[in-house]
This record gives sequence, C-alpha cells and structure tokens, in this order.
Amino acid sequence: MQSLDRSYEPRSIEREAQAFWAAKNSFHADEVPGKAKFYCLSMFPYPSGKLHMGHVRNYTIGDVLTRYYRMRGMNVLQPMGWDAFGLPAENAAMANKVPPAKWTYDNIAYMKRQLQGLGFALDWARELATCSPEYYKWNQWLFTRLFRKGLAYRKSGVVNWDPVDQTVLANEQVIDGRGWRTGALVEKREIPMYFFRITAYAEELLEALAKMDGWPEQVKLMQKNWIGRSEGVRIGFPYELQGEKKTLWVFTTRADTLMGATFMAVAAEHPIAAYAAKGDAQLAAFVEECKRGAVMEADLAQLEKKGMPTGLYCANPLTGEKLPVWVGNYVLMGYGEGAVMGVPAHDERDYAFALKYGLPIKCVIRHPAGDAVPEPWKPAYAEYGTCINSGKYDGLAYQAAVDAIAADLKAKGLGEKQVQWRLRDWGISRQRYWGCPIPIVHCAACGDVPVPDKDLPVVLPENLVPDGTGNPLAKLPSFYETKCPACGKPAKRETDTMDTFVDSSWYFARFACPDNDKAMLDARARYWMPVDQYIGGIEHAILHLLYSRFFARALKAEGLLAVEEPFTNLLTQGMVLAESYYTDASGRREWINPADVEVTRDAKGKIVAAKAKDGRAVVYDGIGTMSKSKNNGVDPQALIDRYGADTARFYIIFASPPTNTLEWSDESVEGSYRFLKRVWAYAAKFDEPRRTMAEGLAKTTRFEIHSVLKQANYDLAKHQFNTVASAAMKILNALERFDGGRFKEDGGRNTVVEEGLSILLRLLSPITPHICHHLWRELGLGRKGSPEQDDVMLAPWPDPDPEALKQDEIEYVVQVNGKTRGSVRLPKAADRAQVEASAAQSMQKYVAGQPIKKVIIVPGRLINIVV
RNA sequence: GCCCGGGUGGCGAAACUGGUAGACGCAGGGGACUUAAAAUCCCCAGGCCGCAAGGCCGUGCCGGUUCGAGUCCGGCCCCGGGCACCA
Repeated sequence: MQSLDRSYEPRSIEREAQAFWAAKNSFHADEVPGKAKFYCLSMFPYPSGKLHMGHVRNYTIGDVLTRYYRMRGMNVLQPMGWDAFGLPAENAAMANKVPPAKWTYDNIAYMKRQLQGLGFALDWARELATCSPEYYKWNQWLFTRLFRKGLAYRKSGVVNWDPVDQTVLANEQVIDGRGWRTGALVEKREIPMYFFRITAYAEELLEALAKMDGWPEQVKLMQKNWIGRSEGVRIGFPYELQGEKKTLWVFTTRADTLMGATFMAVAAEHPIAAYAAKGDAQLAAFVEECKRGAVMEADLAQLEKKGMPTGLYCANPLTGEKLPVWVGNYVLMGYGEGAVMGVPAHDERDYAFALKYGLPIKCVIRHPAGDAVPEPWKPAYAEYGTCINSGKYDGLAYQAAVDAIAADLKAKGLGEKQVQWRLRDWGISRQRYWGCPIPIVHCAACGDVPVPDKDLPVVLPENLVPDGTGNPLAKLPSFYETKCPACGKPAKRETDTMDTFVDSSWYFARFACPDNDKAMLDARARYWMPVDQYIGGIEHAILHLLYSRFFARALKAEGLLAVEEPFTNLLTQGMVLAESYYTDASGRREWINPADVEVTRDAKGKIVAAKAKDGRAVVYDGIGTMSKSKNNGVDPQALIDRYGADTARFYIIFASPPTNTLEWSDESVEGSYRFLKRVWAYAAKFDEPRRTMAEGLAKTTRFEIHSVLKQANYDLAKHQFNTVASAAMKILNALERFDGGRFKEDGGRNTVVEEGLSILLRLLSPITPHICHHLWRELGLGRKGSPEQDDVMLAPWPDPDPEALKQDEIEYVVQVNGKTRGSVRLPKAADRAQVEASAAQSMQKYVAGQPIKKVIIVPGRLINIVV
C-alpha cells in the first residue's frame, strides 16, 4: 500500500484498489429475495476500437449512481456488454481485409481493459456480446414466435440503391445524394423486407408514457410526437377511370376545410400517378424524378415543392365540384393514404403550391385577419375558426364542423372519422453480412418457412470479408442452399440480417441470465427487470428506447417478462463536444486536432489567435460533436495515462451536469487533478498533532460541512452530480480554513477533522473510488471491527447532523423597491415587528423620509421595503 | 422543413417554489517560497464611471406580468440533438 508520506500517485493506488475489488469479487450481484434491488444500466457500447469520451461520461455517470445506491443499502446490479454487430465492422474489414468478427473481438478485448482501468463497479460475470450465437440465437427464436403471430411479416420497403456497386446503402453512406464509394447518384429501390408490427402497440406505447414519471418530459414528448396520434376524417373523392367508378381516399385533420379544397395531390408512388404517367411522357419523367433520390425524410422535407397535373379530376364528395389531381413531391406515400386534399387558404404548403401553379385559393374559415388570405402567408390562416363560404356548415366552429361533415360523408359512404398514426412498422431487414441472420427459409412450395427451434441458431459464418458489392452471404451457397424445414425439398435460406436495433432491444433483460442456453429469459430476468436506472445519450431518445419498449411488451406477451416498461428511470446524458480547427493553406481543408492547436490569449484570458503546433495558422470552426471527419476527438486514454482514472472521472462529473452537453477542455482537467492532490495532502496531515480548536470555529466549520452535505444529498437525488463534486471541494476548503497549517501543538485526532474527512471520502467515493478506497483504509475511518474498515463502499452514506445545522441568527436580505441594498442579522426568534423595524433602521439612507407603502417579508430570507 | 432541447463573466458552471446573479473550478493578473524552474501557498478579478465612498448597467434580442424575473407569459434570433438503414 502506498504510504501517505509519498505524494499522490494515482497509478499505483488505482491498480491496488482494482486488485482489491477483483479479489473480493466486490461487484458481483446475486438475486437476493427480500432485499431492495437496484438495476443500474448504461447503454452498452458499440466496440468501435477504443473508448471515446462519450463512453467515459456515460459509464462514469452510471458508476456514480451504482456506487451511491450500493452505499444506500440496495442490492445493485451493473452489467456490461457489447453491441457488436454493425456497419463499421464491415467498413473496417474492407479497409484492412480482416473479417469483421476478428476486428470486433479485438476491439472488445481492448475496450474491456480500458473499462476495467477506469474502475467501474461492473459485474463482468454477466458480460455478453450480441454477435455471439449464444446471444443472437434468441433474436432468431423470438423472430419465429413473432412471425407465427403475425407481429413479424414480409412486405416491400424502400432502400437506397447504388447502381454502380449494385448494393444497398445505409443513409449514412449517402452523401449529397451520391454513393460514398462510387459517387454514383443514389436511386430508390423497392425490395421485399421483414417488418415488426410495432404499430399494433402504438396506442399502448403512447398511453403508457403518461405514467412514466421517471422519464424526462422532453423524451416522452419526442416519443409522443413520433408515435403521432391524430384524429381526423378519411374522405373519399369519387372519380371515373375508363368509365369505372373509383374513389381517391385522403386523410385529413381539417375536414372543416373540405369546402376550401381546390385540388388534390398524390405521392409519386400512388397508383393514380402511375396510371396517369402511362400516357404522358412528361408526367412519367416527373414521377421518375420524384422516385429517384435519397429516402431520408430530412432531405425530402427540404426539397423545393414541385408538382404536375395528372389530367385527372375527382369530385368533392359533398358538392360534386371538380378538383384537378396533381402529383406532388411533398406528399409521402408512407403516411396516411399517400394523397392529400389541397386547401390553399388554410395550409401553408398547399398555399405555396397553389401560388406557384396558379390554383384557386378559397377561404372557408374566418380568422382574426379577416375573410380573405392575402399574401404573404400568415400562420393565422391555418388556425381553427368558424366556417364561412361553406353552405350549410357556415357558422360552425371546428369540432362542430368536423362532426357535421363526417356525418354527411358517412351517410354517402365517402368518409368516416379515423385515428391516424405517424408511427410506421419497423423494417428490420438489412442486406448486410455482419448481423444476425433472419431465420427464414424460402421454399417454392411452402413459402416463407421459419427455421424450427431445433435448428437454431442459424449461425453466421465468421470468416467472410465483404467487398462493398452486396452481401457476401448472398454469394455463399454453403450458407443459403438448404432444405425446406416443412417439405424437405431444396430451398433457399434468407440472406438478409437483422437491424442491429433488434439486438439492443432486449439485451438489458438478458444480462439477468446470459448463461441460460435453454431459454431466452428466466426467473432471474423477472427478478431484475425492469431496469431501475437507465443511462445513455439523448440521441437515442426515440428509436432505441421506443423499440425496447415495444420488445418488452412482446416479451411479456411471450410470458418471458413480468413488466411491459423496461426502464423505470431514464437519464439522458448530453453529448461530449469539442472545438474544431482547420487549415486550408494547401487549398483544401485539413482538420487539426485540438490537442495540436495552441491558442494565444489577451490580458483577460480571451482567445485572440490560434495556430497549429507546427506553426501553421488555423481557423476556428466552432464547437461540435467529436468526429473523425473533423479530427476533433479527444482520446480519453491519454488523459487516464497522464492523470489516472479518478481525475478523468472527477473532471467529467465536475465539468457539467449530466444532461448538458459537455464542451471538452484539456486545461480544466488540471484543476481536477490539483483537487485530488489536495485531498491526498490534507489526509496525509491527519495524524499530525494539532491543537484544540476554539469552540466557535468548530461550530462554524461543522455548520458549513453539514450544510454543504445537505445540499449535496439533495443534488444527488436529482442527479446533478457536478455540484456534488463542488460540494466535496467546499468541504475540503472548509477543513483547510479550519486547521490549515496549525499542526505544531499536541492534541491527537480532532473530531471535527475526523468527521469532515469521513464525510468527504464517502461523498467522493462514487466519483473517485480509488483514492477514497485508499485513504479510507489508511486513515482507519471505518467503524472498528466492521467490514467497512477495509472498504469505504461498505460504509453507510453520510447524512447531515440536524444538531450541526442549528443556527441562532438568520441573515435577511434587505431590498428597497426590489433593489438589494444590504442585509441584517437577526435572532431566529425575532417577530415581524422587530424584523421590519430593524430593516427600516438599516435602510434609512434609501428610504430618506419617503412614506413606506408596504413591507414584504419572506420568512427567514428577505425583506423588501416599498416606498 | 418538422419534432425536442439549450443560450448566464474570457471559459465550464451555480442560483431550492419568482427573493443578494456568478457558489465551485479553469484560464488570467499580482505576490510568497526557490539560485532557477516545476510544484505548492496567499491575494485580486462581471462591465462602465470614480482616488475613494459609491453609482449606473448586466443572465441571447424585443415586449409583458410582479413589490421583486436568469426563473413566469408572448414574439424573434442563434446553437445542439432526432427525422425511421450510423450506433
């Protein structure tokens, strides 16, 4: 053990503490009936190579919570695993000619060592990787169950197609509409895919949000909007095609504006568009143009609104008025009916479209600005109001108009009220190699046949190297040639793999029983689930969390889980950002890592210039997420190597509250290291003889320490850890003020110092466990003869002593007309008259003869004199 | 474009239910120790005016509510996250 005579050496004490925990198996969690369990989980990492700052932040936050709840006496589980399938492994494989499996396993080994070096309280016995057959077997098993229930099914879906590489591209691989490797213009292509019917749970997923008190409002709101329940009316517009009567259906939330419809717009993929394009080359070209391009909604939504008439007309179902049918590039086939009614007077997009193409604008809602809709567009035009120019519906307000119109449409068989969801079914097929094979066999006679349980898992061969032109599995007969499980005839195995979101939608439950090879989940999952505290990046607020909620419901329906909500409390950490710099001396931008940039400051510390360490001038490009493309990643390992894990952990906690973005600063790390050195140095002086302190100073110091502790516990409860770190600093400051430098006279251990150090080390131990572990034992602060003597983690969490918090006097802030002018100290027992008199007395200068209108007193805090 | 957040000193931040804006740190300035440097310790520090006492201004911008607004309300600007195949 490192002696306190030596200065703080993080490396040796961290190694020593980690060895202690390993020897004692300190972080192993067992199912203990009757003891309150606490399942604390951070989102598992993708094994990309090495830990990045976001990981360190995520796992430090999780570890602080884990260690805190342990000390609060709960049975805590904190596991770790690997989200090990995915695209980057294939990219690395192509670049290095190494199979994704080897690359992935090497990364896992390296990152595991890094996590261990950070001293996280993880139960490694439960480690799992989603790319192992023992894990993904159960993806496949569940898929076959959902398939038989109709919750997994096949239909066509749209993908990005690179015509040169003849391969499907991920959205990420499409840059400005072109393939990332070939530069070819990307096309949309429809292919058969498997979907999970998440929409079957839309209503439940939405309604449960209201009861999820442990989730941030922000995330619940995002999910609510994503699910997107809207009430409206499905309206049929009759038309004739070659003498045949047909109906064009639309969904609208504004049936009250039906009389203001002046055109119809359909998506390029709509059957009407396809029909009309047959006889019209120009329209055909436009439809083709709309169908090309990327599939991303963000891109589609920002396209210039364009349209073309089909030459077809349909009739307003109530008036028979003829309405031209257009094809519009802003109409999405995936939402509603793939067609909309155009009401230019009361919808901004329709308005712009009508102006552009000279379509009539008919005002049918009275709004504050009047009964017309002159240019330019005003948001008021879209507000609810009373119907006008609408015949028998004139004078009706929104709901009454919708009700009346829906009733009339229903009578004609041309409409009814409908609830529409924005949520779409989840397409899980990926035309990629490094993922979980979809357990389906395609048989000419029997159709899609799920692989029987006895043949699971369908094992993914681990030795392939993709070449960028399609899925290598589709080129491997030994993989896809098989026999139909139903009829035994030759058949073809599905070569698509599953979206990696499938893997991550249930891993949290598998941590309870990763060793079970007979069942996906068992009773241990029912013990540990739900996760009590889930921690992860805000960027996962919708997809991952929504898919996991869907899975929990599906697993409950299979009898595998007892709960339908997987995460009771959710903490969404902010992203870690860094500055980026570039030089364009050579004509094209070269990004310089912030670590290699030196800045010049003026006398006030403001940055006035920056240059690269090699002397080249650099341009500051602002702050953003750490990325390879901007070369602004900061490697946490360098930080850990230099200062130790405790400093890295402390800095990351201290720098910002967990939910904020964290702007990286190398300089500030130094301050965290300095603080830990001060803790060490102060502790080292603990047993030096000290003189007896004056009673008054002891009382003030205890008041200070216990007040700070009270606030720190309050902050911990609301997960504001940065101020807990501040609190530790304040306690050390108070202790140093108390007896700094006065170690000459005798007196032995001072009880104020002993108590202060004991509180400090316990408060700090979840954040910086190694140094606290060491000092706690070295100073012998634990109760004699108890297990906590050897291990601060086993000590009880400190709570403030109510005696120490008692005060005889209170300081009141005194304001005149709301402006702070001073303060007065008054005995705690002072009554209102005394408080007022004392305040008026002290404010004579400001009141100066003016009549006092009233005096506002906030008990124990503030006095405001209004003159 | 749509949905969700955020904006407070040179920087990260704090401020409990509307009640002393800037705690705790970083960077900066001054000093002590040292042959020197590093390390450590002490002091100063929102802006403007003033020798000082003190005064005025100040939480992205504009307006409102209130005895009192960083905090509540309305409008705007900028930045970040998500938009269904990155994870």
